[in-house]
Amino acid sequence: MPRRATPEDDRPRPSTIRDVARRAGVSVATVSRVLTGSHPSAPATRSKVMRAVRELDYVANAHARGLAGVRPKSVAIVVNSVVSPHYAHVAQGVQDQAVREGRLCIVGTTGGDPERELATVQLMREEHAEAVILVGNIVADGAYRERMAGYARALALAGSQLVLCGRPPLGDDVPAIVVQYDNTGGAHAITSHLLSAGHRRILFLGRRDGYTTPESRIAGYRQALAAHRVPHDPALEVEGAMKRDEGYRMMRERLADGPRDFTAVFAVNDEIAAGARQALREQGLRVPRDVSLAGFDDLAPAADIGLTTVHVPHEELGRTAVRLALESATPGTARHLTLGTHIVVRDSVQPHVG
Amino acid sequence: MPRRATPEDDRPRPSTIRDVARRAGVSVATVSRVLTGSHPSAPATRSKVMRAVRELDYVANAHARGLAGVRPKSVAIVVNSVVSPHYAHVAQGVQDQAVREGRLCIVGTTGGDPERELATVQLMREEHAEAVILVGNIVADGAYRERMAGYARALALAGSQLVLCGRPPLGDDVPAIVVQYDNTGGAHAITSHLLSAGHRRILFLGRRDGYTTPESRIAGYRQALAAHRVPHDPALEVEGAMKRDEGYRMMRERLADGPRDFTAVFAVNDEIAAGARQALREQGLRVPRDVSLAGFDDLAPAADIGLTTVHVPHEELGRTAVRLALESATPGTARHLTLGTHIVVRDSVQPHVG
DNA sequence: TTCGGATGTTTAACCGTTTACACAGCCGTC
DNA sequence: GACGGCTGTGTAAACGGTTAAACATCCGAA
Repeated sequence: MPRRATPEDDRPRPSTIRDVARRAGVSVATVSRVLTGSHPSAPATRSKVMRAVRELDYVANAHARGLAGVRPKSVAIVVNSVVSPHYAHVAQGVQDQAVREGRLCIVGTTGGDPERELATVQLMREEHAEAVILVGNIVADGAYRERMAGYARALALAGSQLVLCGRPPLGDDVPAIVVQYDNTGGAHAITSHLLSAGHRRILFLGRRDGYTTPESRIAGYRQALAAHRVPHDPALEVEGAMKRDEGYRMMRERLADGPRDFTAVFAVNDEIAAGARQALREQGLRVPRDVSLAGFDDLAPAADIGLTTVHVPHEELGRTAVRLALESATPGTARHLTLGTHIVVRDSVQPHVG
Repeated sequence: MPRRATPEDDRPRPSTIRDVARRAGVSVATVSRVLTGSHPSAPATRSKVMRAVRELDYVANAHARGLAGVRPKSVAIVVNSVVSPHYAHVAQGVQDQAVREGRLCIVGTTGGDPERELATVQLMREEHAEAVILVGNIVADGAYRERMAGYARALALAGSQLVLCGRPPLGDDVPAIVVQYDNTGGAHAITSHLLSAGHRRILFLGRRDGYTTPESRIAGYRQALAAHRVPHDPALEVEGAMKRDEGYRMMRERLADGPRDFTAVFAVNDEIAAGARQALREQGLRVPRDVSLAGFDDLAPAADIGLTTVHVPHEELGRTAVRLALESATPGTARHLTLGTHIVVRDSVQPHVG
C-alpha cells in the first residue's frame, strides 16, 4: 500500500475530516464535535460544517473511529448456515434488533464445524463488536469447551459481550449470557398431545447423541412417556441428522425393515417431519389417517403440509440476545434466560383407537 | 472513554503488538512482519514472536490494521430480509465464497425500503469493505437511481467494488458489476412447458409493476404466449406481492370471483405457488388433476409439494458476485454477467385435453 | 584489509478519528 | 475594574497497527 508519495498526489481519495475542516474554516476538533454532537457548538459553526460535509460528500472512517476509542456499533452473529430456516429466523431477529438499536451486523457461518466456529470467534474478537452471538447446535467436547471458555474470557477483556443462543452454558466461571428456549418442555407437551390422542407407540425421528438440541427434545419425549406410564422402547428412537432428506431416509428404512410398529411419529424438527411425510406417502400411508405426525419449530414446511408442531420463538430469540447483550453495561456478565414454547395444532394428528 | 489515566493502570486490557514485542524482546515492526509475513525474518525470531503471541493470546486490532492502510478483508451484502429463502440462499453463496477467499461478511437488511437501502449503503461505505453487494428487488424511481449512482461513484473512490445482484444496471456511467440470472428466459421456458402440455388459459399470479423481478418474469410469460400464437388476456394476470399468503389470497379471490376460466397457473415464485395450492385444495381442486401449477425459484416449498418449477442458481449467484468483485483489480469496474436457469419437472403439471 | 551486498532489525512517520486540556472572549458581580 | 464562570474553539496527544528508510551485522570477494 503506497503512502502518499509526493506532496501533491493526483489520485483522488475519499475526503477526510481534515478536508471538511479546511473547507469550513474551522479545526478538525470542531468538525468532530459537530458531527458527534458530543459538545455544544454555535449554530453558525454548525451550519458551516454541515455544508462542507454535504459538499464534500464526507463520511467518517469507521476504522479510525473505532481505533480512537469509540466502540464500533456492531453486533456479530455466528451460525451454522444462513439457509437453514431456524438460523435464518434467529438471524433475522438479531438483524431487526440490531438495526433498531442502530447497530451494524457482522455474520459468520461455521457449517457446524466446531473448529471453524472457534476460528470465527477469534475473527470476531479482532472486530471488537459489542456482542458476539453464538447460535445453535454444536458437538461440544472437553477440548472445545476449554478453548471456548478461554475465548469467552478474552472477549470480556476486550469489552465484547458473549451470548450463547439456544445452547447450554459453558460453565459457571465463563462470562456469558445464555438465551434458550424450552426444548424439553415443548417436546414434553407435544408428546403428551399425541399420548392424549390415544397413541402408545410413538416413533421418535432424529435422535443424535452429543448434539444438545436433539438431546433435550428426546428428553422431553421420554419424560412425557414416563408421566403417562407408557413403557419406553429404545427401538422407537431412530438416529439421524436434522435435515429433510435424513427424515426421508429414516422413515423409508424403517418402513422397509419390517411391519409398521408405530401409530404416530414425533420428528425432532419440521424438516424431518416433511421428509418423513414424503416417505410415508410413497408407501401409500396417509397423514393423519394412517399415521399421525408431529414436528418441532413451526417453520415454513409446517404451514405447507398442515403439520401439528411446537412453535419456537426464533426471531424473539435473536432479538432477546441482542437486547440483553446491549443492556448489560459491563461485558462479561453472566445471565440466563429461557423463552417458552407452545403447541400449534394443525391437522396431522388424529385420535387413535386401539 | 477514559484515556489511560495513570501510568500504571490497574484495569486489564487486551494485549497489543507492543506487549508482544516487549515479551519477545524485539521491536513492533518485527512482530508485525512475522505476523503478516510481508518480509522474511529469521527462524529464531519468528519462533520467539509466535511464542509471545500464544502466551499473551494476542489478536490484532482490526481497526488499527484497517486504518494503517490495509484494506479490511471484508465483503458487505445488503438484502431485503434474511429469512426470505431466495435471499438466504444468495447470502449463503456470498458467505461461502467470502470464507473461501478469507473474507469476513457484513450483512445489512432493508425490508425492501429504498430509503433504508440507501442508508445502509452509506453505512457500508464507512466500513471500507472490499465489495458491497446489493441483492434483489427494489422499486427504483428516478431520485433513487440518481442518489445510488452518486453512492456508487463514492464507493469506487473509496476503493470498494459495487455489485448489483439480480437487479438491472443503474446506467452506463455508473461503475458497478451486474450479476443476473435469466428471469425472462426461465419464464419463457416454463410457460412453453405448460403450453406444450395443451394449456391455453394460463393464470399468472404475482404481477407487480415497478418491481424488476416480476416484470421480467411476466415478460417471459407474454413472449411465450406470443411465440405459440396464443392470445394474451390481461385479465389472466393477477396482481400481488411475492409472499406465500399473497398467493393464497390471490387464488382465493379469483376462485370466489366467478367460474374457473383457466386450466393452469404460473406463479411468479414457489412461495406464491404454495399459497395458491392451498387455496385450490380448500376449494376441492387438486393439483395437477384439476389444475396444473408451475412456480419459479426451486426453493424449499417446491420439493415439499412436488412443484414443477424453474431452477435458479441462487447460491452460485452469491458466489459469482463475490468472485467477480474480488477479481476486478481496480474497483469501479463495470461488468455484466447473466447466469442461466433450467426447468425442474416434478408432478404438478398434467397434459390438458381441450 | 577493505568494500559491497545480503540479511534482518529498529526507528519513526503515518492512517483518520476522538477528546483532555488550554485558552480566548464575553457577561454579570462585587 | 478586576474577577470568576460560562461558551465555544483550537492544539495536540492518544488509539494500535503497517511500512519506508536507515542501520547494524555478517560473509565472501577483490
